Amino acid sequence: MQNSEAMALSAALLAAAGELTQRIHEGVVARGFEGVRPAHGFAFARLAPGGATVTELAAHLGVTKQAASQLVDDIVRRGYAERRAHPGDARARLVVLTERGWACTRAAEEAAAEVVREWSDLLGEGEVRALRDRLGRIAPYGPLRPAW
Amino acid sequence: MQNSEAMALSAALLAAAGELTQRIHEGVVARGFEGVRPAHGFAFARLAPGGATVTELAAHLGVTKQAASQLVDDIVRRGYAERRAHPGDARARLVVLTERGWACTRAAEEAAAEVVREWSDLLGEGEVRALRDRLGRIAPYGPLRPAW
DNA sequence: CCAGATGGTCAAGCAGCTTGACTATGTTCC
DNA sequence: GGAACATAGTCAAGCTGCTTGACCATCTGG
Repeated sequence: MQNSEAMALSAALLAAAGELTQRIHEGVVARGFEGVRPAHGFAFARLAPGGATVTELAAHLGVTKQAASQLVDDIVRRGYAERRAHPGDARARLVVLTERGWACTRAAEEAAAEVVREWSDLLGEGEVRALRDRLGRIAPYGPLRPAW
Repeated sequence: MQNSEAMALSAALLAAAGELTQRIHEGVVARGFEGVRPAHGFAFARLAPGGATVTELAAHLGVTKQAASQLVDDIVRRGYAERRAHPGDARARLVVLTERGWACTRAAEEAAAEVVREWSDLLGEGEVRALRDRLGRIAPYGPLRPAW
């Protein structure tokens, strides 16, 4: 594979990732959830199972815990999450999604599914599944960070 | 395709894009080009053929022309590009890569090829080519913006 | 040749992140 | 039990990359 081939793949990958992110964001806004940024989605994903501490969230997002704390301030202020006492550690606080936070998460899933459905129409469902499997093998532990 | 499947694909896509970007950046730094950010790479790609104006660059990157102008200030200060008089428009300035800018571009291509070679080892060259084609069909005009 | 469009820059402000310092609570080891 | 250190979280200050707004120089169309 020549260098220019590699750049073509890189461009295609970045373009697809950028478009997906943008369209999920638009879909979430269209469903009435304003003031959320794409980064919030990754926080929600980490909080969803059973909540998380600020430090866990920071590690998940790859930012400092101060940045994660600010992000939590933000989503708490907007009503998507709340801070509770941590059951086993009086220093920590457990951040959990509110019902509105869950609704927003579902909206993001719907928006993502909508985009992926378009891709399935273009490529066929099997191809899209193959795409997911290959991407998963390529970067099983890729960073949850901005693409640049 | 269920919503959770769509999220799995999204996560895989973002992870792959993030990892690729990060590793190209690391490769460029390892080749001795410091102070460059991933965003610079997309500027270089637009400047490479025969230069571009600040306004063209801004459109390419999807930012304001002020932001593009600052980015040009930056790469000029670091010796990667220079501003020349525009041949047919005295208002405009043509931004062109210097030899150092070309060297940095080649370094990025090498770094990208290195990563893609790893992927070829994992999936096979044909699979990687198929990946590129499918991504290209999915988002032929995707934004050159941060993934979030 | 003049009115408006366009290329570029200067200036100010903002959002999201960083580093550094600090308090409160947990943990380890004697 | 207690001293020493580690960890969770926050406050504060600062930086960077972007934005909006204003402006001048130059091009373009009637």
